[in-house]
Amino acid sequence: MKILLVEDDENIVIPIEEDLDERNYIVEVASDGKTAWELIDVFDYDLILLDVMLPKIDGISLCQQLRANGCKTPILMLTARDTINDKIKGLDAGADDYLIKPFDLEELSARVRALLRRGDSVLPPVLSWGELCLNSNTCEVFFQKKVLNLSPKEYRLLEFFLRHPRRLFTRAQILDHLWSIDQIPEETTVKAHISSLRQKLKSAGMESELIETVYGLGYRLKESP
Amino acid sequence: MKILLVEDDENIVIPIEEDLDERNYIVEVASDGKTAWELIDVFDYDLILLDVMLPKIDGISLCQQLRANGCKTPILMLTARDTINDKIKGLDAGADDYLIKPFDLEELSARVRALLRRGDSVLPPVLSWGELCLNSNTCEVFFQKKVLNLSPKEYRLLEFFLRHPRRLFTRAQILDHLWSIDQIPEETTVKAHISSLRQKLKSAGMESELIETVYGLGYRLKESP
DNA sequence: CATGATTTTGACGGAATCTTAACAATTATC
DNA sequence: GATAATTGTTAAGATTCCGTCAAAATCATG
Repeated sequence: MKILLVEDDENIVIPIEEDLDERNYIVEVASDGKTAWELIDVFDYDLILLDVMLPKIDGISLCQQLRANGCKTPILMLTARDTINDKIKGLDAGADDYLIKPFDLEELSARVRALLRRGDSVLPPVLSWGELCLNSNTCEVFFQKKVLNLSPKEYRLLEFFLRHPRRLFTRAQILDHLWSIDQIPEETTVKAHISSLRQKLKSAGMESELIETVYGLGYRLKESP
Repeated sequence: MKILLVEDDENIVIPIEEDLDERNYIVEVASDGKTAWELIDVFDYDLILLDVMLPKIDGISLCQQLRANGCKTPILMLTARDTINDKIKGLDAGADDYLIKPFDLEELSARVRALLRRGDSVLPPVLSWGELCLNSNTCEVFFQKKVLNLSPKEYRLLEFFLRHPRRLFTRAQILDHLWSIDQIPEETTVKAHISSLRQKLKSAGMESELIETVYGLGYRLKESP
């Protein structure tokens, strides 16, 4: 799950970034509205955290422009003042929710989860496939009640496929969704992670193949058994 | 990404052409409505930039005619005056967006990107022809609920024809559309792929011919049975 | 700064696919 | 019908693709 944080104040960026990273989200930061616009134009985000006060383009205008251009990504507004005025403006501009600074990181993450759940393709916090079970709140994965010990990348990969059943993804798309732009590795990395994820599932006792390979096109989640 | 610019004023054509070229789009120019019509009829564009004031056929009429003929390519209207009248006429005629001259090249390119992106997501994910069914989200092809096992090139070929019903394509055009520019093979390759696609469809039980050969000209998708 | 875990990368072999060209079949034209 | 042009089929060699492995690079932690 990829989140764009649009915020210029370092003191706010750092803690949010750390917190969301720990919760296995991929966070990218844009420090002004123009950069944010360009990033959103090119990349897919699952959620946008948008400060109202920004250099170049303010949050309200950016939000309006995004919606006018057909962007449907959930937007959570961060606003400094609790004026009814700002709140109304934000929601009018097309934001899905708002949060007043200073806020608790727990509350932020709760709203993030809520918004992600509401999104179209996004599913409830517990995903399952056959006897496999992934809890995205606790970041735990079970197979037949035994916990699996997955690395962060393996976990993200698994969650990604479970959230998009049957959909085919090229390796490039997987890189776009699961790595942050400034550190996207070679495509062979995806091969390595898919391989190790498959091995861990197998050695946990899973017989059926979870991720199927479509030669020349990409990977997709198999029909659950 | 291929863009057709329909504009007769050299002073506008040159900068737009240069700018879009730098941004790695392929730009072709038609200086009147009649030429534009003929080009669109034969070639595929991902976007049409259409001036309202044109010799032979004006932009509004051209847009209307294109839409009446089932052309779904995104159209961005370029209009000299910001009269509500023109705007309404343009959008009524089926344009997707409009821009008032003189405009900033940055703004043009932003709208171009937005339209191209929208174009992608607007593509219907499930295409069908008789009992044949192609899902472009999962890259699966079914005939009478049985999965067909197609190679990447066969899949692309099939999708291409299904996306352009009744349009005739030469082998050279097919190569242009389905192969990347730096590794286009001989035309005989198309023959081979068409042949194997037909065979797979037939052995899956499809009686009727999907792709018909037009002697001396090329191939096209048959009317669905 | 040393240790261990994780991530990234490149190499390799085997499998699937693509390309090519020769030849067979079909169509148009005279 | 005969001929030339175009299209279809096939099989073999070339190429690309994928899974695995192990080594190198990076990161986290004490």
